[in-house]
Amino acid sequence: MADIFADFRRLVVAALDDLTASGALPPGLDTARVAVEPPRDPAHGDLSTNAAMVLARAVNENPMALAERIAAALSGRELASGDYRGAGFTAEVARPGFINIRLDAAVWQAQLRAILGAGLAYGDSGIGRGRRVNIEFVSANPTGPMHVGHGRGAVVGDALAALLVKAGFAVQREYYINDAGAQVDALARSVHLRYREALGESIGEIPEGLYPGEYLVETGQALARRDGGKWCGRPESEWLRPVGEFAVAAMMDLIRDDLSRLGIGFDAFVSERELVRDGAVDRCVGALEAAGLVYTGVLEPPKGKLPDDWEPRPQTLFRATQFGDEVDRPLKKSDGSWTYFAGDIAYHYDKFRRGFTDLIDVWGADHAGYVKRMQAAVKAMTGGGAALDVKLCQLVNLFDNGVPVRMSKRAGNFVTLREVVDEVGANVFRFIMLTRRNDQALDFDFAKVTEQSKDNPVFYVQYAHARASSVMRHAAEAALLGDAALAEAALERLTDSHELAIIRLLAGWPRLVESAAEAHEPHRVAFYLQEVAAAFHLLWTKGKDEANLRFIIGADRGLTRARLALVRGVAIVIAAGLAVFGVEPVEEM
RNA sequence: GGCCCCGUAGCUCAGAUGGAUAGAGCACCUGCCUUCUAAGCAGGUGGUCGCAGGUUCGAGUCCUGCCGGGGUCGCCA
Repeated sequence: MADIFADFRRLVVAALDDLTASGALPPGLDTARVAVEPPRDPAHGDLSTNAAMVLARAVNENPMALAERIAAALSGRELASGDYRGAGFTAEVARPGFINIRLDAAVWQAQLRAILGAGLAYGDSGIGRGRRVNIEFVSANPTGPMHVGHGRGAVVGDALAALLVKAGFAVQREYYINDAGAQVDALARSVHLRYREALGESIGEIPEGLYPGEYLVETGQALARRDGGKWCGRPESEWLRPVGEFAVAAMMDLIRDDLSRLGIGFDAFVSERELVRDGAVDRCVGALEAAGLVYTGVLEPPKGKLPDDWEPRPQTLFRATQFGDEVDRPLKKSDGSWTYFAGDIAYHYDKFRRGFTDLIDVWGADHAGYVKRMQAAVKAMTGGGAALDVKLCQLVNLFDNGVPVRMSKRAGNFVTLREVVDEVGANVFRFIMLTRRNDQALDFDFAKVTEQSKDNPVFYVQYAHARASSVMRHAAEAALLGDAALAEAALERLTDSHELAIIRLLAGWPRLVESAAEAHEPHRVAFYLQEVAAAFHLLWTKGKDEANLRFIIGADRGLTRARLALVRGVAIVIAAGLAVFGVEPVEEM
């Protein structure tokens, strides 16, 4: 697939190889750091390479002089990008050693042809080489409906997964169900209360430590429908487990439903309880023990303010400090059961056993302190064979027209994800969640995200797509103009600087996909789409002032077709970007 | 106190793994609707990139130390 930056970089490397072959450069130069990028200032040209500056030291030559030699070696070479073949570029050296390239319009026109030819697949990349990536996200505790913070993690994880797929990775989306801890017992007791309530008992206040939320009323009723009075007046030991399992299943249904409203699905749900039951945790800790990484010891008290009930006691510990963590971490609770951490080690090892060496976890920022120990555990269990990247999602602050929406989880009146999505729509929610870096707190204002103004990035981008669609509707011959036909248009007639500027921007999409995928940063797509939208709105308004810049020129069918090709190019790239976000482009607004 | 994240225009934020004169939107001025959606566009005002050192051809970006904000800190998940 055409990527002008990658294509030109090949040309630079070929020129360097030639210089080496002819003895003009020493053998064995490392060209890994040679980059071809758009210069920040367009006045410097279309492309720019740092080759001379990066190699100057190894060659022991002044960067400017080296740049001159490389530039000379470049000139006259044939560039191949899309269906373009030729020497349509000029190279020029600038201090302190940049080589700036200007491309003929024909090169850009070929990029547009490539976009039309590829359609939504434009930007698909092979850099992933089919490597298997496992991305675990959401993993919300199965104790209630999802809240907005979970929604952010869900969208970030899903978009990152889609981005990695686009970049050529084989991605598995996973959800880890934390169904083994004490919280499940609390859930079971809560549901049992609601169950008795459903059978006509008066239950009064929900005791401290149980889940008070109204959503469990229905779960209690469902249990009553299924099992009748079976669990009434029986000791807790008899019903705790079965009711817990019923409740977890019900909560997972709730969560899956919340997720489906966002258009998010998973390839696998992995249960902590089943890992424990299968003995995976025992095997895992056993392996650590065999490696001498488990011992019984007493931890130093934490620095600063001590918890009230702190007292030294011996624990089963994992030597996390050997792998970069600050302290060794406990694997067992005092009742002999595994800690959450022990289960999580087994789970991550299980991912590795299933063939994943690239692991990504998306967590809430409150788990920041957990990152190092998990990475340490992955390192220990896989002998460095797998890498774990953790994306921490900061808080979402809800506002309504500038007024903070107060939430209290304890009082059970927190705003659920479902309420928000029902109010603003999945498309808006998803896009807005990706307009900030994941580690930056995000303000979400109900009024602003649905506002129709430039202030609102979703609207701004969608409006550009709608305008492009509108042009196509207005084109008398639009019905005859599929993308394949438009690719055959006389694109050499696209010569206006604004038109070429848009193609330049569109041609940067493959490069953006690759860099965002490698950095695991889907939000970059949102900012890129805003740039594309801005360039298109600009040209649109130009056409208001100067009739000869309008897309549809009644008297000139050839020019009209060329411009429609450009408009389609814009629509394709916006749609391809939105597809990564799981957002549907709108045709009309 | 330890660790993690953040600190960029009055406000909200980008900044492509170290590139050239640091960019958008909002706000504030000034223009642009008989014409493909003015729900938009153009121009202007606005910066010691928290502070101080260091690394090198070159630092908002990497390293060290401070300052400020947030999060977190042994059997919660």
